[in-house]
Amino acid sequence: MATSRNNPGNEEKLTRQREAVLQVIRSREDHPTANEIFQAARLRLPTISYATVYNSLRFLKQAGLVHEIKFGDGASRYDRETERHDHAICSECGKLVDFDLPEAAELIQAAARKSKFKAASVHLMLRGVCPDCRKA
Amino acid sequence: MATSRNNPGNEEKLTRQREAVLQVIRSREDHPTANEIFQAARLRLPTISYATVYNSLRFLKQAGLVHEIKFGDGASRYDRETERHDHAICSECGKLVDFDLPEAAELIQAAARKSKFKAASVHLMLRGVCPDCRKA
DNA sequence: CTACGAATCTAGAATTAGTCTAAATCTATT
DNA sequence: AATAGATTTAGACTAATTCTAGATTCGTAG
Repeated sequence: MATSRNNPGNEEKLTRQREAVLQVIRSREDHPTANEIFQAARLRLPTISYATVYNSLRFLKQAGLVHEIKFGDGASRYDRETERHDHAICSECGKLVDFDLPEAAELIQAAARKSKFKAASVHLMLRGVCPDCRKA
Repeated sequence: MATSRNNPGNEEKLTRQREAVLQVIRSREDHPTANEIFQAARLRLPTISYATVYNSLRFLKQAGLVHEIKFGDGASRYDRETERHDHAICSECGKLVDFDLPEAAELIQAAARKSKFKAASVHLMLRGVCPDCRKA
């Protein structure tokens, strides 16, 4: 049988640690780094280790419960929004915000044709200056 | 005078080392990492150091002579193509290819409106399977 | 020509993000 | 209660990149 003995029905286990990591991400409006998640998770589960945060993030990603965003300033960010969407990053303060541009999703066919890839997803990244930094 | 004494006319200096790094990038079809660039640059300039490669890359980027691409597999890639364009990355083999989708560029207004950012640039990333991996 | 200062380069140490490892713990099933 | 597989922990390890301090280069003033 494909299912392991300790995992009937193939349900992946949402352990206490994974749950804590998920709650941290869901409780935030922003896009925390693994380190920020670790700090916050320790408030809920004081013995949780750094490695477990990474393992949990990998698990949650695979389960489709969180989204990982990598752009270029070092650490990955994690996002509670798992539906397809796009991102804008501020070149002044580094703030990363979500937005959805359905038109971007529609370009998937054109992008596949141009690149000759079998397309799985498309993601649009806007760089610019956020509203707060425009004022300042 | 705004110009420094050793930099008349504000021309930034393309030193031997920077030139070597630029030549390496221009000589390649692919998107080398800093480490690959370092290895290749040493063939031209045996004493060049790792730090200088990074400094040169920063310089060349600022001068608009090369483009840096960060996606999520660790090291940054460098691209000789400096005109706006998009990228596709293969989820099987990690290959990164350039393509241009003018329609993506046209979304910059819509993206700015949605995100409320003052837009500077947009970049589309397609994830999927490259032609080579589709065959295999 | 010589000396000075600014910019750059070099080598290696330091930092950072993330992964790996091995032993301890947990949990579902017998 | 015993077992086995999955998970967690703490800390060692790795890879990418940045920092630092001293050496070098180069253009210009004297």
